[in-house]
Amino acid sequence: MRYWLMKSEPSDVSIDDLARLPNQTVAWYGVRNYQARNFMRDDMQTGDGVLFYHSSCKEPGIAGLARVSSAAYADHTQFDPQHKYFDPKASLETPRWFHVDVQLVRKTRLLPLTELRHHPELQHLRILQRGNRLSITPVEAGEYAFIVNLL
DNA sequence: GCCAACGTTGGC
DNA sequence: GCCAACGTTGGC
Repeated sequence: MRYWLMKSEPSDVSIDDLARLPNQTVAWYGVRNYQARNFMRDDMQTGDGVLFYHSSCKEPGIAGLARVSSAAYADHTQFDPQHKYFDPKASLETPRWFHVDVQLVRKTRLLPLTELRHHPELQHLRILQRGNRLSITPVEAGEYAFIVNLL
């Protein structure tokens, strides 16, 4: 069992959007970064804990708890020439991009990025490191427990 | 909208 | 395989 922080732009999929989706589940398609893909394809397992993070918005921060709810599978948008996530170098035989499904556990209070920065216990959290841009990052079990306690 | 940081691309 | 140019991310 591992833990992850996954960024989503609320203008794309917010925690409230997730709550309204069938099975409160979203397919995490559209990731086009190899490190983030590898986390999903190689390291994630069904049941892993997810901190659902709102990014690129007025109040960036953790908005809820979720779980990985599928194994990784090919991102269908890479095959669709009409889609903005189309990848001409991918094919059905050799897909390049994979993703998992993520299911809501519960919406929480918004725990702002600024508050995360105040806790020395979280000083090693990947998204707090300077220059971090990765949309999916691993979270230590201790960090995850500490954060859940703040929610 | 600015800009630092980082990833990707492509010429050589 | 180097590296300059370019594109993207995302907080502020």
